[in-house]
Amino acid sequence: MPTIYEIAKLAGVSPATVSRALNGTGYVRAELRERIRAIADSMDYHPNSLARGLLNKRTYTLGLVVPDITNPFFPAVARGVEDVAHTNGYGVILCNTDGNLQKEAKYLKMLRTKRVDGVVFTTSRVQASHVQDLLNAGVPVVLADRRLDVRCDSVSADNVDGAYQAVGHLLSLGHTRVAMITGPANLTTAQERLEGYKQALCEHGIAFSPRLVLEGDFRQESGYRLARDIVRMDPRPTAVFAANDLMAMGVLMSLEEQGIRVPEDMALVGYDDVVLSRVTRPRLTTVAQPKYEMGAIACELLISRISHPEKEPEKVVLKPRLVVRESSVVREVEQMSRLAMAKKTGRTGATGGNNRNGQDT
Amino acid sequence: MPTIYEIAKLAGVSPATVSRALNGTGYVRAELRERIRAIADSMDYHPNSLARGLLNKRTYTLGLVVPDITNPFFPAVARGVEDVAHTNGYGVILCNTDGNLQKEAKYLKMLRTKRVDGVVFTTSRVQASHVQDLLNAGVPVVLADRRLDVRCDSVSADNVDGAYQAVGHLLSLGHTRVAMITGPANLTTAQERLEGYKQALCEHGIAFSPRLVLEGDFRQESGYRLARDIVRMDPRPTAVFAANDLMAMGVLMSLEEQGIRVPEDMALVGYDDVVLSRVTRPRLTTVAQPKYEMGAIACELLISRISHPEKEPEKVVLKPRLVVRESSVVREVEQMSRLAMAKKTGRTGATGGNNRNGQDT
DNA sequence: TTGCGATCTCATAGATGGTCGGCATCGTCT
DNA sequence: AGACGATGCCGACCATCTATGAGATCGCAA
Repeated sequence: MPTIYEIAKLAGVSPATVSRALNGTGYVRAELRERIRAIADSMDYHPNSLARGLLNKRTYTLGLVVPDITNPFFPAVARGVEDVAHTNGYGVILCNTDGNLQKEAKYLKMLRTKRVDGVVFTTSRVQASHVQDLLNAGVPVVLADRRLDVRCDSVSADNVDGAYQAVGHLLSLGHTRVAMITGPANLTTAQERLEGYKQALCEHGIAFSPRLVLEGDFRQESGYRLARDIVRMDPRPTAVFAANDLMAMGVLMSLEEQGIRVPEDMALVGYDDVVLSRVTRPRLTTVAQPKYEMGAIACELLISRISHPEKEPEKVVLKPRLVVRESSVVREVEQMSRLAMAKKTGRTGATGGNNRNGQDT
Repeated sequence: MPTIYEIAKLAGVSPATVSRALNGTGYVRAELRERIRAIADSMDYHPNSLARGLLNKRTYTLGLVVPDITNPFFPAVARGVEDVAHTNGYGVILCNTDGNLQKEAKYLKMLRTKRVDGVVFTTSRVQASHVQDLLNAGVPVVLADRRLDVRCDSVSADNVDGAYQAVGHLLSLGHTRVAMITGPANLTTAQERLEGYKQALCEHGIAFSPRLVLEGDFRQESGYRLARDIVRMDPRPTAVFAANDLMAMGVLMSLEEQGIRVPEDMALVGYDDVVLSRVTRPRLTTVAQPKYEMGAIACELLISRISHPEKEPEKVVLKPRLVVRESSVVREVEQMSRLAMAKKTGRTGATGGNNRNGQDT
C-alpha cells in the first residue's frame, strides 16, 4: 500500500503537495497535478481513510441495525439505506441483533469504536436508552419503521391508515363481521393496526366487538392456530384481517384444510406485502409498505443530519398502500380465470391468472 | 469522545499506562488498572479504531459484496457471514453491485480506502480481474457460491451433484422424458447443473437429447415462456427440471393456465429452495443449497486467511440436498390430502396439507 | 544485613498516513 | 517598488500503540 510520501518522493515534491494535488484543494500547477495523479494511479494508490478520518473526524461509514436481515421485510429497507449511502460516498456496516438487547449493545459499542458518522435503526424493537446513549454521545440516529419517545429523526409508515384501508376495503365489500388477528400487544405497530381496524369499523357504523380480536405473535403458526377459533365463532365472521402476511398465510392454510373457501366463504387480508403473498393461492390481498423508500429516506435524513446536527428532528410518515388481490374479492378471481382461458397465445399473464380450479369459484 | 489523554490526566498517569491498563498488555499495577478502567467507564470511553488501525494495520472490518441483498438467495448468506464476523470481532460492510462492473469497481475502491481486512464475494458474476487486483494488493478474498480461476479460497455448492439428485429423483419415479430449462450458458452454475442432468440420464441408461434442453435466463418469465414449448413437444415430456426456482415458478403458472396438472401430467423440480417454493401450490420439489453455511464458512476461511496469508487456498464444496415436495410426487400429494382430512384436531400440519382440491388429484 | 540481578511499574518518544494553516519564494502586473 | 497571486514546503495535529529505558521493588544468596 503506497502512501503519499512515496508518491511525493517519486514526483520530487512534498507530501502536502501530493495531498493537495489528489484532492484538488489549494494551489497546484495543473501540469504537476496531472503528473502526480498519473504516478498515484501507476502505484495503485488508495488514500487511507483511517488517517483521513482521524484528522477530520469523519469516517464516511454508517451503521445499519436490523433484527435479522433474513426476515423478508428488511432486505428491501437495507437496500434503500445502502443505495443512498453509496451515492453519497458512505459505506454501511450491517448489524443483526435478533432483537437481543445484549447483542444490540455489543454492536453499538463496535459502531462507536469504529466512529461511524451515524446509525439507522430499522427495527420494531429498540432499546430507547441505547438510542439515547448514542445521541448523548453525539452520534446521529434515525429510526425507521418505528417511532420512539426520543428526540431524533424517524421514518415510519402509517399503520393506522394501512389497517384502516384494509378493513375499509372488506367493509365496503359488504362484510359486517370482520375478525382481526393482531400482533404482540406491546409493539406499537400492532397497536396502531388494531386502531385502524377500530376506526374503519366506527366509520362504517359497525360496533367494535373485542371478541372478534385475537392476539397472534406475527408468526405463521399463530395465524394457523387462531384461524380455527375464528371458524368456530358463532356467528362466523365472513372476513379476517391479519396484522401481517405471515399470520395471514397461516390462516390460509388452516382454512384450506377445513375446506373453507377463500374468498367465497371467508375473505382474507394481510399486511406487509412480502413476496410470498404474490404466489399463494389465492394470492393475498395485503397492505404494502414502502420498504425501500423507508430505508432510502432514513438514510437521507441521517446524512443531512450529519452535516446539520442542530436542526429540528423530522418525523416522516409514509402512506401504506392497499394491494387488492384474490383473497378478498370474488369478482377478481373470476376475471383472472377468464383471462387465463382467453390467453393461450399471449404471454401478458406471466404473473397473471392462476386459477386452474374453475369449479371452486 | 474522550481519549486516553483525558483519562490519563484524570488518573494522574501517562497515556501509555492507560493504553496498557485498558488493553491488559504490559505491566500495570492491578489496583491502578482498576482505577483507570473505572475512570474510562465513567467517561464513556470508546477506543478509536481509526488510530488503532492506523498503527497496527488491522481494521477488523470486512467487505461483503453481493449482487443484490433483495434477491432471496443472499440474505441467508449475508447472515452467515455476519454472524461469524461478529463473533470474531469484525464488522461487515455491505455492498450491492447489481452485477454491474462499474459499481463493483467503485465499491472495491471504497473497501480499499477503508482498508478492510478482507472481502467475501457472494455472487455468481464477478470480474476475475477485480479479484486478482485485490489479491495483488494483499487483500484476502474468499469467493462464495462461485469458483473462479484465481488463486484464492472459495466455498461453493456442488451444482453437478444437486442437478444429478434432482433428475435422478425424477428418473427413479419412472419418468423417461425429462425436459430441462437451463440458465444462461455463460454461468458456471448453469453449466454444472446441465452437466448433472446429463450424468443422471447417463446413469439411468437414457440417451441425452439436446432437443429436451431449453435455455432460460434464471428469471420467472423465461420459465413461463419455455413451458409452452415443452408442452408442444411430441412426444410430450412427463417431467421438467428447471435450473432455478424462479423459472420453475414460471413453468408452474404456465402449466396451470394450460390446464396441465402438476405433478400428475407433468412433474416439476426446481433449484435453490427459495422461501417461495414452500408456498406455491403444489409446493415445489427443489434442491436446497446450504446458504447460511456458505456464508459462515466463507467468513471463517477469510478470517483464518487474514492471520495466515501464506497458507494454501482452500476450495470447500458443500453438498446440496434434494427437498421432495408435491410438484414431483403424486403419492405425497394424496398423502397430504389424507393428512389434512384426518387432522381437524391437531396442528401438526401447520406447514402440511394444502390440498383442498381433491378432484384435481 | 547487604548487595545484586530479576522483575515490576510507568513515562517518554517516536511512528502510523493524511490534512491544513502558515509561511517563504518567485514571477508578474501595476 | 510594491502588491498580489501562484506554488510548494514545513510543522503541527488527529488517537493510539510500542519500543526503550529509567527508576522502584523484591527475592535470595552471601
